[in-house]
Parts: sequence; C-alpha cells; structure tokens
Amino acid sequence: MNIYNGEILIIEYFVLHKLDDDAELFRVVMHIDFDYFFAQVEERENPAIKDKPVVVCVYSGRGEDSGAVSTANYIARKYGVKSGIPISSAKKKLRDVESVFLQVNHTLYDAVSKKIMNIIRGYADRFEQIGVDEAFLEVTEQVDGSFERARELAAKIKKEILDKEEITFSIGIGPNKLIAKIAAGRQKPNGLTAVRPEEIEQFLSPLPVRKLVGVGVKTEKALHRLGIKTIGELAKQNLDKLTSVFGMTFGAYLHTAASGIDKSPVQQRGRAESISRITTLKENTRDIAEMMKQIEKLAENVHSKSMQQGLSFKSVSVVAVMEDLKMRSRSKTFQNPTKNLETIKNTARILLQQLLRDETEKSVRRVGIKIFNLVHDKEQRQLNDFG
DNA sequence: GTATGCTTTCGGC
DNA sequence: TTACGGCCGAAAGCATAC
Repeated sequence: MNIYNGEILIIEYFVLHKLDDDAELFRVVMHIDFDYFFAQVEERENPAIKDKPVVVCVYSGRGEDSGAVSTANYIARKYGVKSGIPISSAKKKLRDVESVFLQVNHTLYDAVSKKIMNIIRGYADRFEQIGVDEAFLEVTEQVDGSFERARELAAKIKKEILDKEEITFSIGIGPNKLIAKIAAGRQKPNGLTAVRPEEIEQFLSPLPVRKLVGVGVKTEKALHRLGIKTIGELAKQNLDKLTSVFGMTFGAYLHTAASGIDKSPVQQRGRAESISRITTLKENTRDIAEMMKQIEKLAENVHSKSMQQGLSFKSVSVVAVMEDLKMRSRSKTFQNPTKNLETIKNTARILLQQLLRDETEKSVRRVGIKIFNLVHDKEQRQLNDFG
C-alpha cells in the first residue's frame, strides 16, 4: 500500500462514503503467519531436536562462529536467542544447555512454503503472499461475511496443513489487512485471533502507535513528543492537528489507520520489486579490484535470476557494509530498461568508486548489488508498441 | 507550504 | 579485537515542481 498515493486516498474516501450508505458491506480478511518457520521446518525434518533450543544460522565463512541467527525456536527464544543476533552471542546464551545450531537451507524452506501456500490459496477469494512465510487471504465470499465461519475456516486450514505438512501457524482475522495482521501477532505460536468490526476500538486503542503500518521510529518519536503513545490516543486527535504536524496526506492516513480503517485490497503480488545479492568478504578491504571480483559473481547471479523471470531493469545499486557494520549504498537509474550483464558490472564499479570517494576512512566488510525498477518483458513490449 | 518521486537507510524475518 | 547474514519492502531523507 502506498499511503502517499493521492489516488488511493480518493478511492478510500469514495468507499468510505459508500460504506455509510450500505452498512453491511464489510470484508473478512485473514492473515497467516508461519510460526518460527525455518526452525520449525528443521524440527519437522528431525523431530529428535524438538525439545531442545534450535538455532538456524547464516554462517559468513570468516571464522568458526562468524555470522548471524536467522530464526530460533521458542525454546531458544526463552534464553534470549532471536533473529539477527551474532551466532557467537547465541552460543554464549545457550552455553549451559544442550542445543542445536544449523545452517540455513533455503531450498528446503522454499519447497515447504510453496506446498503450503498452494493449499492455502485454494481457500481464498484473493490471495497475497508476503515473503516465504506470510500471506493475506480475502475470504469475504468464502465465509459469506461471517466472522464465525471465518474462524471455522481458519481452524480447518490449520488442521489440514498440520496433517499434510506438519507445520503450525498463527492466524489473525479482521475486517481489513491492518487489523488481520496485528491480530495474527497477538497469540503466537499456533494462535487464532479474530477481531470483529465492533471490537476494533477496544482491540486497537491500548496498542502502541508503532504497531501501525507507516509508523516507524521517527514518526513514533514525533507522536511521543505530542504525548501520543497509544493508537487510541492517536485516534482521538483531531484531523487538523495531525495534518498540521504531518502534512495533509500522512496526517489523514494516521487518522484513518488509528481508527482501524484500511481499504487496501488483498491483491496477488506481481513480480518482486528488486533482486539483490550480498556477500561477506574474506577480509575487510578498500581494494576495488578485490571487491569487484565478488561483485562480478553477484552480478552474474542477479542477472541470471532476472533473465529466468523475463525481467529488464532500469536501476542498479551497490551496497557496502563498512567495518563498523554501517551500511552505505549508491545507485544509478538509466533512461531505458536493459538486461545487459555488463551494464550491471560497469555501473557497479563506478558506484563503488563513488561510494569509497565519499567514505574515506573505513574499510569494507560486505559488498552487495541490487537491480530494481524492474520491467517485465511483456509490459515492455506493450510500452514500446504504444510509445 | 505541499505533493510527488527518486535515493539512501532502516528494520523485520 | 566487542563485533554480525542476506534478503526484502518500508521508512526516512532529499530534490524538484507547483
């Protein structure tokens, strides 16, 4: 959802008024969130590890325990192990416990995810997959607008996936995506939470403003300065005050979102918006030739993926993670889409030179590359036909 | 001042 | 030596146009 898009706001405004006239018109949306997915799949593959902490890791290849935690099961989480922390500190937290550390196996997780998604999709009027372990289902027609039937459907889906794939997940049900997503997060793992339209206010009002899509650290701080901490407090603000602080578009968005209003449709996602690869260097360096060796490999990787999917790209970006783990990036956008591998490599070299010219002190730990502003072959031909 | 769109950084998983 | 992945989309930052 692009909340800055005026067109969407106008549509929302229209639908709102339509709703006033026709009150029984509301949706039933389900959000499904697989529980600690990677670690859960590993437990399924080897049930013997189920009663121990399971930590799925990405090893960087630098030293024995260099790398970060991708996911951990709930037993490991009790010891403070969670996604993103260094493997070494996870081991420290678990030093007194018999635990299982595994390397990520994306091929396996992708295959399991695909099977499950294909089953779930069958129960939705419309289906929107978010990454490998989340999905929104529009089920209004499936359940004829009944939240009771939506609950039954959710239980049925849970049972079927447990029987067929031995995977559990948490489900949230609400009148829109915003509510369904927050609801899914309330009871985890293996939860089922439904919020009916008449329950929206009591459900949302005690929650921190940060839970709203569109509210990041900066907006949260700004709201705190105004004495607004909860969604309920935000909903009580008058529209003029919010728009005077946050601007017309964003202020109006905050106002409606805090009231639990979200008209963004459940929509089949198209192609990914970007394709990227990143890798950790064997040693920190400022030697461009050394980094380019890696970047060329990444470029070939990204390029072949884009070719498989029939995509051209208009933009290339290079990212460097410096020795202090701060991230720096530079990008370039072309006039016309291309699918040329050499364009990626040449552009990457120039961008990397630029980046190092601006960042003169630190050496580089990781390098990565990204193509974006992707154009599907068919769309491109159409554009050309009409252009 | 406000809306828009592009670039860079952040943050969730 | 305190010390960490890889991917994605969202959020923040910034430039430009009106």
